[in-house]
Amino acid sequence: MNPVYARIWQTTLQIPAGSVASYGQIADLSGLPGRARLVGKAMGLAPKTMQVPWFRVLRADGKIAFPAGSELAEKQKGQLQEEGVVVLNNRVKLREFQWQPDLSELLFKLSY
DNA sequence: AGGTTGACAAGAC
DNA sequence: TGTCTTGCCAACC
Repeated sequence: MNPVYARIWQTTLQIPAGSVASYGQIADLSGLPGRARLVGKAMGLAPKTMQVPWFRVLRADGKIAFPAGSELAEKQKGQLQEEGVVVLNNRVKLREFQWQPDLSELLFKLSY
């Protein structure tokens, strides 16, 4: 598969349960600044066997990317709530739940 | 080669 | 805050 997608998936895999990240944040942490939209694409293409926590990735304002009430939005909300993330009006308070990785540790984990 | 599309982001009000 | 506009950039026509 496309190595760029593989890198995005690996970065997403580092988001701990109970935390969320934005598409742009994952792009940056993957060494792909300015490519938030590509991250969205990669989430959709992630092989299920890889267990990529796509549901922990939200828009920069904390909103779920899918239309409120849609099947995917509801599914994402459910998965987030299962791990304690509060979702109100299709949105999560980033101030409270956004992942703030230790960069050196992240670099180490992504290096193998 | 040029136009369109998107699981986006940031700024203006 | 919610809505709108503009900027972005790879992937597809």
